[in-house]
Amino acid sequence: MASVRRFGLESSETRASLLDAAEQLMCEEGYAAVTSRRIASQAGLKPQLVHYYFRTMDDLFLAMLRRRTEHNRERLTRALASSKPLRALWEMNTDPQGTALIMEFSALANHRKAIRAEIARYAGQLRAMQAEAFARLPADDRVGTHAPVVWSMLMTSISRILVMEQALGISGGHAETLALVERYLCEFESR
Amino acid sequence: MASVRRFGLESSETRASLLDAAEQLMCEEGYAAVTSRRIASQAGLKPQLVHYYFRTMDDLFLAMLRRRTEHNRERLTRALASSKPLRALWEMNTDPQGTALIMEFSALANHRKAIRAEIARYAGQLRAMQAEAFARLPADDRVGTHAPVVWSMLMTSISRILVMEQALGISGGHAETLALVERYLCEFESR
DNA sequence: GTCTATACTTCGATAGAC
DNA sequence: GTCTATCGAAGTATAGAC
Repeated sequence: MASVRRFGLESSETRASLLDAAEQLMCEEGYAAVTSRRIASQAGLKPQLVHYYFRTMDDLFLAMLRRRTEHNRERLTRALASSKPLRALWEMNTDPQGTALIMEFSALANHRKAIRAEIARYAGQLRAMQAEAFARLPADDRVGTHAPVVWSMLMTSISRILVMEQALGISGGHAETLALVERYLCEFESR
Repeated sequence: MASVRRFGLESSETRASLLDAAEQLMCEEGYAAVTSRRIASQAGLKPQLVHYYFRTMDDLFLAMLRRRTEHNRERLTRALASSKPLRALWEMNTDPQGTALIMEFSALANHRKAIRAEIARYAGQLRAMQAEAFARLPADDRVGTHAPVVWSMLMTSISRILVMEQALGISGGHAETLALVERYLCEFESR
């Protein structure tokens, strides 16, 4: 016999507030803190509602990831359309909350296959979009030293590690590295 | 009344095998899989032994981290003393297992303060040692473009993200970035 | 759409026998 | 040094009343 269990709609505000609570928990305490009980408590609701809106915890994590991805894609599109796309890109990449979430999802992906696939898809798209931004720069001697996708990879690597280390209380070499990035940003987008 | 609970010695082989099991679990399934029951099962022992050798799970995680740190410090010292320190450094930094562990510990540090402090201490030492390696290079035009600690930061960032993305099934831009690193390694340590 | 009630599992941790 | 036995807490998930 098929299950008669019911589920809530994607448009529900309660559903959105559960996702908000889950995101905050993940950000502040890591993915292990994202449990049905804690999400509900954070949102001021009953734990069972989590299972009403999301069949399993895997479904919940996927919904979180998809919502964030969509949000970030739009933000990236706006950044790339701005007058200083590289600067906007850098600021987006150094957002502490966004980075924390990506790191948590990456760790989560180690033992949740569905998450892994979704992250890979998302990261691939982001890298391509970022590379586009570098490809559109006027090709002077400096930009031309590396392929656009390499610049994208460099920016992602540096920003991720900087933010991640900052959260851990590590700061050695940060000021010098930030100065380097600043120099390149100015060179590439001198107005 | 004081507790009469007893604890095992650091020199025990059983203790070491528990740490081995914990490390493997953390590597393959993430920190959330590192529970007393799963560690014991992995090591073919009883869960209670975990609590006999480690008072709390925090103590266990700290012991894991300290053992790894010690091991890595020795490995780094050997690498820096070799004929091609930068190449050895790069190979050490791109070790998938080592990187996976660092990432898991970093995620774990989000909600375990003791881990956070220990990681920060360790990372600071590593960065300083690595910077030393760059500082000892003959100061030609290329090396001199950045401070030693910046080179260290760059190498760490690129290697971490490369390995991490590889584990997630992301590969865009990797070949090109690896080629770039290879070029620099050759220039800095010709033949 | 939200609640109560509940089944089942796994967790960390401790006491005490052998 | 390792075992059996056991606690209370927390986890996921489901059924059914309101």
